[in-house]
Amino acid sequence: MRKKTVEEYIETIDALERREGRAQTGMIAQEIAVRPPSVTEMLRKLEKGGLIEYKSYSGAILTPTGRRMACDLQKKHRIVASFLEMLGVDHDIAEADACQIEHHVSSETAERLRLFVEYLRNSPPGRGCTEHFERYCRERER
Amino acid sequence: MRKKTVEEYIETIDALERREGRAQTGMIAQEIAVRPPSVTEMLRKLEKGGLIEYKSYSGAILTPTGRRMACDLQKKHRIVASFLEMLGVDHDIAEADACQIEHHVSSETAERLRLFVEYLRNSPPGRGCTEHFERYCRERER
DNA sequence: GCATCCTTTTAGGTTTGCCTAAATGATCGG
DNA sequence: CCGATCATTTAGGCAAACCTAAAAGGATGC
Repeated sequence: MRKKTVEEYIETIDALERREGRAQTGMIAQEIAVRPPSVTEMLRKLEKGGLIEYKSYSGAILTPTGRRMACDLQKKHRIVASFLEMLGVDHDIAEADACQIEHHVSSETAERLRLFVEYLRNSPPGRGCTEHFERYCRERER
Repeated sequence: MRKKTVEEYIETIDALERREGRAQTGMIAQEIAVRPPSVTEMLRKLEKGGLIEYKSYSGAILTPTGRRMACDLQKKHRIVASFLEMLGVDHDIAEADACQIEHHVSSETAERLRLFVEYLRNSPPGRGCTEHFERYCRERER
């Protein structure tokens, strides 16, 4: 598989902290399909970058900075995934795409998209842009 | 800067072929801000992958496969960039984001987004979703 | 308290894309 | 045709993220 980025490690640690209460080397390794030694190495790097606290043999804990990064990514993920699903993209594909795109969308764009999703959600049922769009798609198919 | 991907090389070669008539090592190097030896190396790799034709000292020529990849990327780029601009994202940011996202959007999603952009463009002036959205944004700001 | 077992780290190696410096190929004026 | 010049390639290295195998740390049962 592809090389894992700092952001992927941070997301994984965040997920594990929430789900399991802590993020240990082996758990992280399993989660991102990498061997434990690679995780150890990366954890040191993340610590130097101020994203986690790390001591040998005691797992990783996100710092406030790290946590902020994780939240930001999760937020972007949700925005992108929601939008794609509203557009009619298949759930699994929307999720997979969002996993990638969350790492490449600027905050400005994400905020704008968030507003757009909110707007779509708030439009009255049967009158909203998504309904019109679906109709448009169906008609176009003839 | 970040490491250049196969796709970035292919896009650059395509652009140079169109703009300058050919894509030589030095031109490619300049374009993607990398030294010529790195380009030589990558060109060999691209050739092995069947994306370009390459002989020492004679530049690169996209194969049909390579050209298809370039077109696909360009199409995705345009779709994403148009959409973001329609959403009100600043032009430069939309472009920059599209440059990244084009490499991570699935064809399914891109096609769906293309339809959506088409739908937005075809909605009657003053009645379209984008106008409603803009109004929504303005109102929300109070 | 210690032996065992499991997890983690250390040590050493691979791959990939990039680099610089040096060598080679191509082209062009005379 | 020959040499100068410029572009390209070769040679040799570096860094990052990964790997395997072996060593070391920590926890648990007796």
